[in-house]
Amino acid sequence: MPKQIASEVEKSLRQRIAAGEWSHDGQLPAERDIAKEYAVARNTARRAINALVDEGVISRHVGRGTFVRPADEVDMNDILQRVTGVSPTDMMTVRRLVEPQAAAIAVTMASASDLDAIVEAHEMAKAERDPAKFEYWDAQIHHRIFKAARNELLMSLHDILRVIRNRDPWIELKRKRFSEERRLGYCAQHEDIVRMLKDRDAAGASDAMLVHMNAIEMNLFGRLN
Amino acid sequence: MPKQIASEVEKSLRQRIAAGEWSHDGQLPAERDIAKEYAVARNTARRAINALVDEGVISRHVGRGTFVRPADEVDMNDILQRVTGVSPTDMMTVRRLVEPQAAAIAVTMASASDLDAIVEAHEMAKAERDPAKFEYWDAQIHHRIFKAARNELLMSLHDILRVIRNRDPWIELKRKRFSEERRLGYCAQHEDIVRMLKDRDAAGASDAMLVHMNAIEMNLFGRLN
DNA sequence: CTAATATGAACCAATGATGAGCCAATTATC
DNA sequence: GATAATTGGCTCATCATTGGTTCATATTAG
Repeated sequence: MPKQIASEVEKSLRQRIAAGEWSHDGQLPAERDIAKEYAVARNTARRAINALVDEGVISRHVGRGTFVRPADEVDMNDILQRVTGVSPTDMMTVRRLVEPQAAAIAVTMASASDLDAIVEAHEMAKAERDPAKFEYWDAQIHHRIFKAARNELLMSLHDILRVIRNRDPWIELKRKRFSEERRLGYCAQHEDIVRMLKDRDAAGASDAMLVHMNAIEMNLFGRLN
Repeated sequence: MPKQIASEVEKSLRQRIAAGEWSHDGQLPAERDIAKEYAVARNTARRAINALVDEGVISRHVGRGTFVRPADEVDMNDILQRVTGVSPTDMMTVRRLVEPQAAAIAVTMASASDLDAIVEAHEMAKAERDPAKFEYWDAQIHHRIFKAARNELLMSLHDILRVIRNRDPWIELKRKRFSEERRLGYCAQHEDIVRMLKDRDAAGASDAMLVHMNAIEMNLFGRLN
């Protein structure tokens, strides 16, 4: 048998990868360059490289190059990454699903100071005519209602929704659809919600929040989904 | 720099933004100027910039320019940190809030093949007596119901719940509380849910899911919250 | 000699970079 | 208010790089 050049190259490459020689950006030299470096034919270098691909040590992409395989972790980060790109309609469906119930829970869980905080945000929103600042206090109202529900996970989920809403496509959408008339509508709806919370009326708070959600959806899309 | 120029530019821009180079008025140079500065094609600069937009680091507006975005009040990393430590009771509250409604949405959105997939998972769960494998198919049933609702965000939220439930404290809790009797109870509840889905009965599916959630909560904590 | 391996060359297909052009939204100017 | 300049949004054709594949030929161990 002829000399096993390919497996020699393979062994060498494996060592160099393990040593972290290309861990900077994870990219190995091009097939042709590796062949040149080891002074072997491209096909020989190729077989060595292919062996490593089969082992799962590296991965290759036509036109891009060969890369050290990053340890793949399918976890929360991936989910959050995906979450940031969801469509406004999907988002509103979820808000309509979650917020009324959060309000209902808040009715039973809120302390007096929780309610005060909500009322305060509502008063600030009512007094504010600058769209951006109104927007802030509007968000605060909702945030404080979730906080009043005293459920860490629920609050975190709401925070996720907020982060999404603070991203570009949303800001544009909201900016274009904003008007004084709508601001007043929102304030009136907030008023209803706050009253139901203070009355400790769970069903009423839930209903009032749903009305509010529907109003937002109408303003954003001109229809309900 | 023959390859991956865009990501090099992206990295550089990210650093300069973090260093506060444009924090004065928050406005970055025009796309065309950035391209000129890095001596790359406009499309290349554009790709780098787009990557940063996708990350939410900057925002762009036609005719106005590109701007660094103020750091989110709450950023995803904080949320992630908080979310992973939530208590089982908070988690169950959220599940009880979300899952019945997801089932109701699934009723209206599910395609025939979505329903088939759910039925399949249910059949697998019924046939499986090994706790770990039953657990897997049980999770699949719920996952496929969320998938059938055809809402990306909703699915992602469910993914988050799953990740939390797969963390250590939960696994212990579930293992201790598992019994053949309870497995049969869960199967019967799944049966009801699946039937309602097939009957396209939104209220029924929601109710059946709520019954299931309450059963889980009873098994875990010996009481409802 | 034979079989397995190595070689070198050619061509294909996917990807990324480039440069140019045009459009649409916004802002500045008159 | 109308107009021009600026800026991001988008498409296209072209080129270079890179892995994917095949084939004829040379080399070497058994």
